[in-house]
Amino acid sequence: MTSPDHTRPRLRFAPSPTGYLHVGGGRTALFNWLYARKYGGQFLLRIEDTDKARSTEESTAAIFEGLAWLGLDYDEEVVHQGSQVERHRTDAMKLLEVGAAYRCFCTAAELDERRKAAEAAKESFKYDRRCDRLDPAQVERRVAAGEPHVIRFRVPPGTTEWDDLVHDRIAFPNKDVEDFVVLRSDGTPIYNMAVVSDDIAMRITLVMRGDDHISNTPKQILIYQALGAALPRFAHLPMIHGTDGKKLSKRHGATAVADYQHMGILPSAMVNFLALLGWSPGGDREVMTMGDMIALFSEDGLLRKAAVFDPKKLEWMNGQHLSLMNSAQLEPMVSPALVAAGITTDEELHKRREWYLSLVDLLRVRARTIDDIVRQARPYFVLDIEYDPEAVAKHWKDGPATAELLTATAERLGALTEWTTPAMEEGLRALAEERGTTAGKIFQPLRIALTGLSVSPGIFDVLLMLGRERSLERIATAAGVATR
RNA sequence: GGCGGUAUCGUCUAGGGGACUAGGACGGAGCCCUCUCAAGGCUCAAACACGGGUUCGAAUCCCGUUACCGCUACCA
Repeated sequence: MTSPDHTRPRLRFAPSPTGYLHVGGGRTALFNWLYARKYGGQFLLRIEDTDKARSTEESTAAIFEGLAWLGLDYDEEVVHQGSQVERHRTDAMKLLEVGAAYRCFCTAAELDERRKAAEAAKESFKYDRRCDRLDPAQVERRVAAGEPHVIRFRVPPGTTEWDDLVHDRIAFPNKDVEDFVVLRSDGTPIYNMAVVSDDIAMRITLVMRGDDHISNTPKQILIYQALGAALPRFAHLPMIHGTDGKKLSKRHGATAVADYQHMGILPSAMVNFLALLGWSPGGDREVMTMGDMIALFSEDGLLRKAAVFDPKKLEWMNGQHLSLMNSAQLEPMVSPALVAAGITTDEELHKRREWYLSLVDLLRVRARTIDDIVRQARPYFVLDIEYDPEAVAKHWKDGPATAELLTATAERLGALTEWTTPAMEEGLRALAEERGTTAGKIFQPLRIALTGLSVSPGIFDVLLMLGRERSLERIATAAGVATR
């Protein structure tokens, strides 16, 4: 047996295309990717589509899209497990040849019955190996007669153990591992057979996957050994749970990577957040770029405990990444969202690019998601704004007084020779003083007049972004609305 | 039931025998800044599951208990 070369690790992500790319899957893919990138190895992708009934083209596409969005590129061609069944079968037959497996004629129905009986008697069921005691000549006759049968692995006595990268040593007494099926009666391979056959063929040196696969590992190691193949190393990552401590599932809401994409989460934030679920760089490091993570990634930081997925922290993380990026970097993600929301068009954004980019810079500071930016951007694009009832109730209490104030504000602004922050600030603060009030008492009603909202960037930035003409127009309109 | 895994604030975690009065972050409460909201700064509340060992000394090592999770198919 040769020892695999661990200096140039080869890892793979092997999802089954039966839905979308789950955040747990994304996390597992990310760790495999990080490890490969960190150590100069390869990250491969294998689609486990042997279950024809459940696998779909759409799911496969969704996995590709999800990985692409996260920025996880893979090396070499994608392997589709479904097209490897010939080799799976050959390897299963090899197991038979070397005496590591035997033919079993027990039918699924019989097995089911015995299982139920055992359960009723409160006994644990394990295949009793009765077919392994069959007379060889008889087996040959039944095979020749075309009697359907499966191939079962004959688990030898002893203990199967390995040094897991995250759990250290894990050991299973072989007596607790039943003689598992490797090839179905229709000649198709069972999961564990297909996985090992493929991992050997793909020369995988590190199998990194969720710890729900721990109990599959002894079976797989047994197959490697019977096949005389070099063992890869194994790393079993902790599960991701929902806020209620249960395994993350649909009832927890958004569980697909794509869901977060559509919520306006940045890929860099998603990846950063996912990386912290099951791994820690040590110390206080939290906000990291992909480059940081590659540099910092280490198997020593792999954690054992299941982590709860906290959407609140994801949002915060997204805000951090939002402020890390400049408007030019954000633009490719914000623009489609603005257009999709029907607020503007690509042409307009292109025409007023300078203006648009500074608007994004203003907005991103107080946004946690791309969607937040879109929501806040509306008043700067559309012609007619809507007035937030709550804002109106609070700051436009007295209609006539508000109208009078707005008109006075507009007059003062309109009289300005230049439309700049210092000029506007001087004028408005002077107005406040003359009227014996505070600047805030003028700014808030004005803010609503300009944006319809009680929340916005600084009032002078808003005035600047809107421009003189549009600003004065809005104030005039608002004065009319306020009296009603 | 059997087998396997896990156990530090509500959550993500730092911690790898003395540096622990257990640190950081999210979330929560409050204050500052301030034209609003964010951002930022500061403060507060909040945890070593339990019981035995080992040791001069244990959040850290060992054993047990408990709880939780996973697997237990001719699914993957």
